[in-house]
This record gives sequence, structure tokens and C-alpha cells, in this order.
Amino acid sequence: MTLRLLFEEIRSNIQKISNDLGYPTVEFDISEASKPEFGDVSCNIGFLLAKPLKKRPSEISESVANEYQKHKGEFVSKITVHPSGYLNFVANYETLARSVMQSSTEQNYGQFNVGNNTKIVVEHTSVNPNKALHIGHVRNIIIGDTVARILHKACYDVQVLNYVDDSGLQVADIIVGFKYGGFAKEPLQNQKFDHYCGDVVYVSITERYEKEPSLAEKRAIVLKELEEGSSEMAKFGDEITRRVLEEQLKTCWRLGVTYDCLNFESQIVRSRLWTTVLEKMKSMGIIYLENEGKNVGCWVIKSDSEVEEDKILIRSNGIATYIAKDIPYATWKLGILEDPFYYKHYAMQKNDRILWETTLENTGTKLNFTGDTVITVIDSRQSRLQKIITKIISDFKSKGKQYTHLGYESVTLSSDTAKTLNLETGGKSVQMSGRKGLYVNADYVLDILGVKTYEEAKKRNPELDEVTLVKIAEQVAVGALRYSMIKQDLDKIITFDMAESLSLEGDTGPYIQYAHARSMRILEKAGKTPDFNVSFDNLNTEHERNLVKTIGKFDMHVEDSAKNLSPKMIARYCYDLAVSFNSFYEHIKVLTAESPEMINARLCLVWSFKETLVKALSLLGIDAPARM
RNA sequence: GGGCCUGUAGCUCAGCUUGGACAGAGUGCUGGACUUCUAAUCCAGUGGUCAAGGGAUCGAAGCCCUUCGGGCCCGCCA
Repeated sequence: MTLRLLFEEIRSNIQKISNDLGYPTVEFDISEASKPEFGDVSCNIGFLLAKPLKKRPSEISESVANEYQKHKGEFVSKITVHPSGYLNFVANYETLARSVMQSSTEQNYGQFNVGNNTKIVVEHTSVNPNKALHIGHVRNIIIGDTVARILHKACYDVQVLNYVDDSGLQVADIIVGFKYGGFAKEPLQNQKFDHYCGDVVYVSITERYEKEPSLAEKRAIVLKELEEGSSEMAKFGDEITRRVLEEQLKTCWRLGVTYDCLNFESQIVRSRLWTTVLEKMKSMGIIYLENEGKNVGCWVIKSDSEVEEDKILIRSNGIATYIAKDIPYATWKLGILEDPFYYKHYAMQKNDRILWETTLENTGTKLNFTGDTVITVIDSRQSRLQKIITKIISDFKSKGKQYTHLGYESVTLSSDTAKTLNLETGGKSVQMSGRKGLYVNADYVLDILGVKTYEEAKKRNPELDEVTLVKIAEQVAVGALRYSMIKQDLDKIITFDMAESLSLEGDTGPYIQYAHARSMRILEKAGKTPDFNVSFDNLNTEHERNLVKTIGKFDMHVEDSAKNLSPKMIARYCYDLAVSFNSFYEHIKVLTAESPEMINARLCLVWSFKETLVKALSLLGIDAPARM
């Protein structure tokens, strides 16, 4: 097992001692010591009892320590009291090392049961299928994918959805471009179709609306025809959006992201879901038909507060608004209503994960992609709308169902990067805009990163063949991008700078991957599998102990990360693990250690590290190449 | 006007949920370490009134209040 055992042992012993001494019950903390010289684990019980017992914290800690000395347990070797009042513990490293290292070789090491196999749905990506994915979408995708991976590790039964908004205005725009704007259906050269639609057709056509009112009129007509499912226009729209989607998904797969099911908005609109939900909301009195005032003739959600406006769900012309389309989808995700869809196979993804799509045609296949908890990953500019949806869902009072909006701040472009897109911002960063062509495509970033990582890998490993080098370069490029999107807090804006994103040193994905490559090299050169059935008494330098401890913390970080829906905690852990290893690597020789026993023990440690890092990195969707 | 987020080293950020021991990284800058398991590395130095003020507490970067700065959202757009 892991460091968790050490913590739990100390906790239960102190609880018992405190009871035996007749102390009042307090919620004391067992935490990692803040500095190595204090030991490994600290307890603050002295501070908490100081007031009720009218004694100095150190005095109380002293009494507890005296009792503790009598039966130290399996994992503690030393107890000390710091003058400040803290009660500090030093681990029994031999026991700890054996315990940690043996469990680290298990297949499911790091797993921790938070979810109890509860069904949970994560929806992310959900990009309009009229353009390529840009760096802002990547943050959404990587957060969603990482959270899904972590929840899976924390024993949730996870399904991942991607909502395809194929019936909106943005789609109409590119259709106008093809039908009336004079754009050829095929891009020139080898341009990806999604890049063509977004970078060329979409940007130009929105620019032309201003000068050509006739085009803008066409848009309204196209939009209307798109919503009528059987029209020629709808068929054409379907063909185009599917081609864009296909290209978008290639980018997602390139990033190591996979899904379980694609939901098409057009189908939700045409299905009976919408009318059912509408009736339900009407009958429950959640929405009202406005008889007077500026919203006359609209179905609205009444606002609770004075200052907030009522929210219109159905316009006076009978057409639903943007937010209205999200409500039936939310109920579908939670499985509140009967599922109107059939399912068909869309694609086979890596690791044999099948990607399904919804369909209204009777394929005979019924599947279930719903969950008791739904997590919708959307940037926090949508917080207001998401709050309304959450409220409506909770009004439905379906037992045990929970709708959660996982928000995050947006990605902006640095002033320098904006300048390369011909926008002078005067040193300020700027919000991206698909409409204005102000964005950096994900594929482009990966390509540029790939060139750099390829050159590096080739320089370091001239003997490797081309195919291997290209693969390593791509893995490192993806690692760099994914890590940069996840290491920061969700509430912090990421200012994307092209030049800066090419720096691969320090707190980056490649730094962590490099630690793995180093460990692999040692194991490779050792030429044998280490024997774990030995004593690890000899691993007694600070570097070795520190590495053992860090390895042993994996499951605690999985638990925290899952409970807080905080992917950065795992990023942080991967970095800490790599730092521990690199420090070990620089100071401790493995293959040239003084005795065969020492070599074996250190090889075990390297092996444990490697196994743990690979598992932790896989939660971030980052591959760990053996060479780089 | 209302709501959400944010302010910690020159720059980018951890730490804040759950208050406690001298406030940590990366980057930058200065210097050092490759005939050695890959230097995408390591080691040392440099660098901070934790935006400001007040409050409760034995104790605040953290909790509460006020103020100031920055971002975002408040449409019969999506």
C-alpha cells in the first residue's frame, strides 16, 4: 500500500491516545511535514487542544508523544515535538519502501475508490462543426478528457460525450459561403477541410455580410432550410458539417482524446425530446407565457431577483433560443426522459474504444450514455446560462441526479502572437475570435512543436530510424501542449504565446517525459528485471527516500483530484514525481552502485518510479516515450 | 447598475477548499557540474509590505468586511 497507510496509522493512534488521556474530541489534521527537517508527517493536535486544556501546544504534544512512544506501530520510527507545538513523525522507511514499491508494480496502482462505480457523464469539446479546433478549444478538450480519465481512475463509470451543434447560425454561414459566396467545395492544395471552412470560408463570408446585404438575407433563408430536416439544403449542410467534424475528430485523436458518443443537435431538435421537456416545464410552472410587457408572446423563465432579466426560451415567433436547446440535452444526459435515439457505430478509436453516434433511424441498437451525475465542460463565460440550466434540472427533482457545470477561464492570445495575426493590441492580450480570424489552430501548434521536438530528438538520438523519431516528436509535442493546458488552475486565464509555447524546459510536459526516458535507459542497460523480494533498508539517502515517498502519494492525489474535479493536481503530481527522480538521478548511481544488492534495490526504485509515472501521465493523456 | 473570476518574486504561476513551524516552483539574470545511467538535466546565488485597509483569532497569503486595479457575463445572437 501507500503513504495513506502511514497517515491512517498515525491518525487512529493519536485518536486513541487522545481519548485515553481524556482530551476533548477535536478535528486534528494529519498532514505532510512542510519541511524535511521536521520529519515526514505532522499533527496539529497540540494547537487545537491548547485552549480547552489551558496548556501550551508543545506541552500537549509532549504528552501525546510520550504515549505514542509506547507503541509506535508499523510505519513510524520516530516521534518528536517541535518547540512550536507540532507533533512530528518520521516514517519507518524500510517498511514504507517495501510497501510502497511492491504496490507500485500492481496494475491498478493509484486507483482510489471515490465513485463507487457511479455512472457519470462528461461532456466536452462541443465545437461548432464549421471550423478547425483552435487553441482555446484545446483547453476545453484537454480539461474534459483529463477529468474523465481521473474520474475513471477514481472508480466512476465514465461516459464521454461530444455535442455537435450542427444546426446553428455558424453552420449556416459556411453553407452560404459554398452556395452563394462562390467558394469551391474542395480546398486548394492539401488543406484540411476544417481549416478551409474556418480560415477561409467562414472568415471571409462574415466579413462580406457587412458589404453585401443580399448575402445576409441568404443566411436567414439557409438557416430556416437547415432546420427543416428533409430539405436539399439540410442534406448539403449535413454533408459539410460531417466532413468538418471528421477533421476535428482527427485533431482530437491526435491529442489522444477519445469519446463514447456523438450527439447531434439537429437530431435533438427534430426528436420528441424538445416537446416533451417543454410540456413538462409548462406543467411544472417552470416557464410561463408572457402576456404583457416587452416579452409579450414569449415563453420565459421568471427571474427570482429584481435586477436580473427574465430569460426567454421561446421567442414570440415560436422559435427556441440557444439556451432552450441545451435543456432537453441536459435531461437526456441525465436519463430523466425516455431516450428517443438509436445508435450506430461511428468509428473505432485507439484502445478499441468504439465511438457511437445518435440517430433517429431505427438501427435496432439501443445503448445508454446517461449518468446520475453529468459534468458539462464549458468556459465560464457561459456560467450564467449554465446556472439557469442547473436550476431547471434541479426543479425536475429527479432523485440522485446532478448536473454540474465545470467552468474554466478562457485562453487569450498574447500581444506578440496577435501581432503575427496582424492585430496590434498595444501590449495587451486579446480574446480569440473565430469570426475575425483571430485564433491559432491546434494542428498548427502541434505541427510547429513537432518540428522542434523532432530536431531535438534526432540530435540526441541520431541512431534512431525516421518512423521512431517522428513518433517521439509527436508524443512530446502532444505532451507539451496537453501539459500546458492543464497545469494551471481552471480559474486562471491562459495567455497563449506561440514563442513561449515552444519552450520545453522546466515545468513542462517534456521535462516529465524526459525523466521517464532516463529511467527507461537505466532499466534497459541493466538488462534484467529487478527482484522486489528483498529488503530496502539500503535505500537510505534523502534522494531515495524522497522518491519512495513521492511514489507512495499517487492515490492520495487521485482522490483529491477527483473529489475537487481538479486536473491540475495530477499535473502537479507528475511534475513532483519527475523532480524527485531527476534529483535522484543526478546524485545516485544505479548501475555502478557498490554491491549487487544495492544495484537491485535501486533498480527496483527506478522501476517503481517508471511504473508510477507512466500511470500518472496516462491520466493526463500524455505518452511516455522510452527515448527522447 | 448587478453577477462570476482574478491580484503572491522582473515575468508565468503553486500554496487559499480544511488558518499554524523561516511564503514555494518555473522562467529570467549570475556562477558551477557532461572521458560518468541521455545536460529537454542537476546544484548554488539573485529576487516577495502575499493589491491596500480594517476585523475576529494565541496565530492570517489563507477566514469576514471595505476599498482599489484587471478580465468576463448580463440580446426575441449562438
